[in-house]
Amino acid sequence: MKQRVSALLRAQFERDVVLEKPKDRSFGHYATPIAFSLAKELRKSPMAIADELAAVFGEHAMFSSVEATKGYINFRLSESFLGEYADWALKNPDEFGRADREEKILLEFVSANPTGPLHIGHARGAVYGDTLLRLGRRLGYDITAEYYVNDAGNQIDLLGLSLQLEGQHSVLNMEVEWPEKYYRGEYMTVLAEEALSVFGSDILTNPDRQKELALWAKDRVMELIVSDLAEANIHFDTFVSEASLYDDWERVMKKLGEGVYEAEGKLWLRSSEKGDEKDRVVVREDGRPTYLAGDIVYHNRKFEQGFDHYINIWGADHHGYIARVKAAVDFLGYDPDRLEILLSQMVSLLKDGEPYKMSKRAGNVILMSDIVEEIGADALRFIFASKKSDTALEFDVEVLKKQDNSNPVYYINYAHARIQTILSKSALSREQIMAAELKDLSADADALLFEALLLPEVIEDAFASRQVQKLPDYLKSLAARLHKFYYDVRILGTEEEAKLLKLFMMVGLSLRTGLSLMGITAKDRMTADEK
RNA sequence: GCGUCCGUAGCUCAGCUGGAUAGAGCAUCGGUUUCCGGUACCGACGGUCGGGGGUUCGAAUCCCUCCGGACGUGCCA
Repeated sequence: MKQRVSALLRAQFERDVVLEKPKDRSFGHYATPIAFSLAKELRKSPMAIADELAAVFGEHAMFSSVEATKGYINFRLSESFLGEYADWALKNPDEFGRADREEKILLEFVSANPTGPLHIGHARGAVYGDTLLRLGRRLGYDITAEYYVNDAGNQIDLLGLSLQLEGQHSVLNMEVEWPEKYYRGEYMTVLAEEALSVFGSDILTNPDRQKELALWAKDRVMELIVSDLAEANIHFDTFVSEASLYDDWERVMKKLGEGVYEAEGKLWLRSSEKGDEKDRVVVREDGRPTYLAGDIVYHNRKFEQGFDHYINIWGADHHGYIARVKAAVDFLGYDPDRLEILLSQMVSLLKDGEPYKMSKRAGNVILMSDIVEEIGADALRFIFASKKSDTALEFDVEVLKKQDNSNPVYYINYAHARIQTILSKSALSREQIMAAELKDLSADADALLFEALLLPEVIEDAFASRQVQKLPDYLKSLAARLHKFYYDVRILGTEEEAKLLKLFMMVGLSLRTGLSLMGITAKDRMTADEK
């Protein structure tokens, strides 16, 4: 809708026009303050300009009125326009909010190390990425979801060592000396027992078999991670192994050309020339490549696959890494602007209003699977998608367990369930309802219809700005409008029954579609909490 | 020190391509239909938009500066 109006104004004024939704809906559906910016060049008062411009649109079919008020031009869409749009959406629910973008995008997210199950911090990036993925696909983008598996380096060695020690300690009841850093947690005990039954006790005690154990363990951990993600309705198309990339290093290094140089017996990336603070080591004195080398090969691989655009979602603690990766992409001969790096900020947890500190050392890590078990995947997804990804998030586990207004998932589901219930209680058939015309609506009904039809522009906006929280915000406000309308207006048994039920079907469609884009299935009925 | 992000109601946060009276949920207090599910709705209370300066017809929004906070500043990943 907004695009239609916007395009019309652009054609009329031959310039881009700021179009906004008035805070006070009694003004109309859309408004523009363009008269203020024209005032100076035309040397007339904004009011006079607005009056003249509004008159131009007086008879347009899309609008029922176009009025100038205090310098603003307010547009009210006609009922026939809104009604026809809703009619089309209800008949083509899968097309509603869809677009036909053709860009191919590679979206990399989560990419947590395969050394342990996902914790609450990973969950945020996972939800953010998956929501962006769903929004983008709805808009027609061809998006591949990729997980980069860091299955090389010290951490894998440490995984093997930790698992042997864990096995010796808790499975074989041996005395062990714990190093300063090692992986621990319930999953390690489980893995140690499993390793014992698969390989026998030698694998837990023989230092020469640490590597073998580590390689087996990281595959098992990846299975854990994949299942954690699946529980939250998140699925990846491709997994790329870091270890498998180093074979390609020689070739990619040559491709970097002048981008690398040798000094002090090491190989350096000339990243300071491309905006990084300093040059970075890519191969150490002993010939072992650094993590950055792996990332360079990985990004070269991405670009050689010929996507139009690349999006990486990283934890905010990696932001210092952006400049060097972009520098490498540049040296490889690709446009670094095609690589977009989004940061997902830290999550802090409250329990009963008190900060809950999570530390690996103390072994009280909050796992993603714990939260899913406690509050459900829907609530987890909703709350993590509800906040701008680039600001720190604080949330209270207890609040999410409540089933009232303070829990937005219940609030929205309840709105959807109310719609389904009233539809099933009505004596009217679906055909009778669809045959009704959405006209002569009250101001509140008109506002509700307009709000329901906003979903497509919310999807566009949320994806384009990478601010997925705009979708849950919209769903909350649509649900609120529905609840209020439901409370105020009697529907069943009135002369307006068919018309209002059609309006409700439209609201239901938007709620359902919006929730599905968040990986949440709308509920048709609410069930009381089991005690 | 430098870099990135952030500072809006008691709490958690929207709003930030500059535009009409700064919004919501929670919390607190009060209220609601001969009712289609009260898991809802309405109202009250509550704000120097961190401080100061600047640009503008107009600033929570843009610029400068100061204060406060988070994160980063490995040849770990």
